[in-house]
Amino acid sequence: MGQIVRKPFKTYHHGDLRDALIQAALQEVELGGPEAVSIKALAKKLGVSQPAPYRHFADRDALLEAVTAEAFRQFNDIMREAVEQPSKHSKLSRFAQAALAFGLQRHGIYRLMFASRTMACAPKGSELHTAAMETLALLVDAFEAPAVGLLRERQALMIWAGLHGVVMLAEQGLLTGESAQISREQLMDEFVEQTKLALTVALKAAEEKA
Amino acid sequence: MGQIVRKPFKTYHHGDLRDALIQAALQEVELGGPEAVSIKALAKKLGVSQPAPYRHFADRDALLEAVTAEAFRQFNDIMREAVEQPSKHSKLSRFAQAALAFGLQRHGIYRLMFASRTMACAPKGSELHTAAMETLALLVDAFEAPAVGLLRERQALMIWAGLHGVVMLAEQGLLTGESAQISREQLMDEFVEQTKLALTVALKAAEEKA
DNA sequence: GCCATCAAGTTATAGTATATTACATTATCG
DNA sequence: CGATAATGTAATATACTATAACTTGATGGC
Repeated sequence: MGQIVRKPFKTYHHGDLRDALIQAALQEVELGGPEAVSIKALAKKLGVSQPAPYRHFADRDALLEAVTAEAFRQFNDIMREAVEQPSKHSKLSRFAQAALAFGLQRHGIYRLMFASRTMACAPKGSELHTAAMETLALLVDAFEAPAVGLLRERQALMIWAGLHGVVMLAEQGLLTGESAQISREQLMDEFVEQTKLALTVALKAAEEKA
Repeated sequence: MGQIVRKPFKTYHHGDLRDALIQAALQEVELGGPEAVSIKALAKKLGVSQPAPYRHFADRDALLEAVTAEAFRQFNDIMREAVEQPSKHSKLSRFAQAALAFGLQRHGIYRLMFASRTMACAPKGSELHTAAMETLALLVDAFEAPAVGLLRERQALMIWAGLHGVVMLAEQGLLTGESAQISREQLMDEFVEQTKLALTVALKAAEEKA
């Protein structure tokens, strides 16, 4: 498994080293986070010489960039699916739970996408930043509330932040209160509910003013 | 500046290398995050040989652990001060704003404390984990609401997570909605307000049941 | 069909980091 | 005041990134 289609007998050219590198790196990130990616180790794993990867990526950062792009593709697909799949829960709740699950189970990749230098360095119009904004757009869409534009976006940012905080703090072992009996999923759901509530209240206030 | 009290003429012994390392590392972390700490570079900066630091710290991680402990000491002091200082804003809001400011201005250090392998590896009873739980306790205390124990703690965890999410996403450039006109500070404050509101509602519901 | 060219490999090597080992120096205390 | 522990040094092993110079083989123009 893994390793891609590849001629059975060793040929001078690998055939699809670029993609193989991305896939292998993705695997490493999943296990050990962005730091775990080593060009040298990947080359060895794929049976090529150490400098070979540099034919396809300028440096380690460039590889991580490509890996991040692939990660976002997968993540956004999963989120889209989660939102669309029918369920008794609200779209917003489904989005939040799916993202939470991804963030906890595939935490290495989550970190690459939302807490890495790779992303921090991605400028505003870049592929990566755009991919992240696409995720955010999905979240905004998941709000099943009257189209209130700015107000809705603002609440979406709150969910966005809260979600991220829950994932990261949980993984750091910092989400355990004294009496600690609330699960991450519960916390996330209450979070969603309280944000919806705030939106409702804000809407009512806006109406009364009008 | 920097460099610690040190005998003017080079002596064989540095005098206070351990502390000097922590301070210098803290400075590096502030500028470039945890990754920016290099034992070699620190040794050079402090004018000692490369292996000298290993007399005081088993490895790089051990140094970072000590640096993190120092960072928490500073951070918790700042939070305590923020909560106690009189102001027209609520304690909770003051806590949130002070933490947000710290997280943005001294982001390298913030990351060390809340988004590093160092912390992720700190076991539950460790000095570091305890320090973080002390921060959380300060946050719980900042809730100026009827003592409702569990419910209050739960809401505190929400603020805790939201705060973290705002800081981290902001630094990653991922907190800019389409129309993007809300500042981090505003977002954080609304966040605090909506959490308070949720607590009030939950309290009323609990009362009615009784 | 052949050969020029170029993409994609190779070996060799420089540079930088962590960390260990064996040795040197100084501080301290019985 | 001398033994010993604490704290420094020099030398070195190992691992990783990255570059340079060379080799292989696939491909397209003629």
